[in-house]
Amino acid sequence: MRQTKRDELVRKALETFYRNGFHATGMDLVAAETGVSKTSMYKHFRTKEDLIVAVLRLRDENFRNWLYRRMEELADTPREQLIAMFDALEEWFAEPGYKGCMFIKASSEYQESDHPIHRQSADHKSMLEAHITQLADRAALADPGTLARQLLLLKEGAIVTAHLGHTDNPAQDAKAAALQVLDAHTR
Amino acid sequence: MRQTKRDELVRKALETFYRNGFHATGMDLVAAETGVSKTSMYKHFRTKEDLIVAVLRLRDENFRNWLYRRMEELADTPREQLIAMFDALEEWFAEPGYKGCMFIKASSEYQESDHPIHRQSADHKSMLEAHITQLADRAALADPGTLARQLLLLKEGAIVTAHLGHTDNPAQDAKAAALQVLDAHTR
DNA sequence: GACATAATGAACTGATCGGTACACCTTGAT
DNA sequence: ATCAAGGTGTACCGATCAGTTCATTATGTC
Repeated sequence: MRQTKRDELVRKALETFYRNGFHATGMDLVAAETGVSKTSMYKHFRTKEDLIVAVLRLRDENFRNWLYRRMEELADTPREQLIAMFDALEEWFAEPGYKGCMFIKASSEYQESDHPIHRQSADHKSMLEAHITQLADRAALADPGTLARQLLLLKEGAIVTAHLGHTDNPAQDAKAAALQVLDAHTR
Repeated sequence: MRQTKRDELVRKALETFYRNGFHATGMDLVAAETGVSKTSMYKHFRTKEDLIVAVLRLRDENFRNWLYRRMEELADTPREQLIAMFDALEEWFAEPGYKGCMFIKASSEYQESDHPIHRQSADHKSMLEAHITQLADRAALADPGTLARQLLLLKEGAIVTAHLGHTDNPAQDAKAAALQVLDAHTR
């Protein structure tokens, strides 16, 4: 039952890393912002990178749960849920602290493809792809694998474009494109 | 004519920052890899961030020149050139040292939207958007502004997906989606 | 040959980096 | 009352960070 303190550390570290970046955030700042002593932090995690991996695991769980739930709340059929993904994204982009995708940023700061942090980020994207493919399949759409990857290209594009901030409403641009791509996969 | 040394510094610093990341690269490493003494570096640029801005300016020039030229080489009509963008991207992704988009990474490491580095990155994307919009207009396609933004969403998505590396050929997935989006904008 | 300009190497500053050492405190179960 | 587990605060380690100082060396112009 004493998992609490460790969980709190990871939860608050997530916010700090998300807001501040990985290399730009020192472990002293993490300690200060989580309220957990450096000594304890290093009892739970041997290195900073281990902590980041744990943070990404939590982020993966949170984000996928949120996105899947929101898609189901916004639409009833699998086909409509695929499109609703972009309305969910629009909500996310509108949040005050929106700072892009944590996994894209993580893989940008830890670039070697065999680095645990990079791998963890790629795994997150793979799990998303599997879920969306399954949804496209249930919607009886042609070539569900390709379709899922294409919808996710639009998603990733919208995420980084929303973060760059040079464009008004990338989520709705993506949604319109998604409708057209989805039409092309309808027999 | 003595612009040479400064140019060489910026050119080589670009490689170092691209390969290594921004925060992860110290100025001592930049000095070592460029062969320019730290003293000289700081005569040309007051701060590290000033150097990074100069690097991004060069990158913007190089990348836009390369992409526009390649699109023209690969296709004759504006419409075909829009699609050829994704073949050009595929070539880029296949290069040995491919490490994603320098501007996405820069804006991820300098997140505040009014930071000069973030601004510079957003400006690069805006200039791309203007060019692609113009091309869509010359191709007599409906709603060229929206179409351009949608094609660029696919481009950004393909860039980050290629860097994550969990997918086979994001450039061709994007190209297929682009064809469908483009069809929808054909009257 | 004198002179300004540009560049160099190397040592240095104070701050911060990731990570450790150590002595102390709190908690709950026995 | 005791004991172990988990947590704390503080000071510290050597390395590296961005940026500076300074004396020296090329370079080309007049």
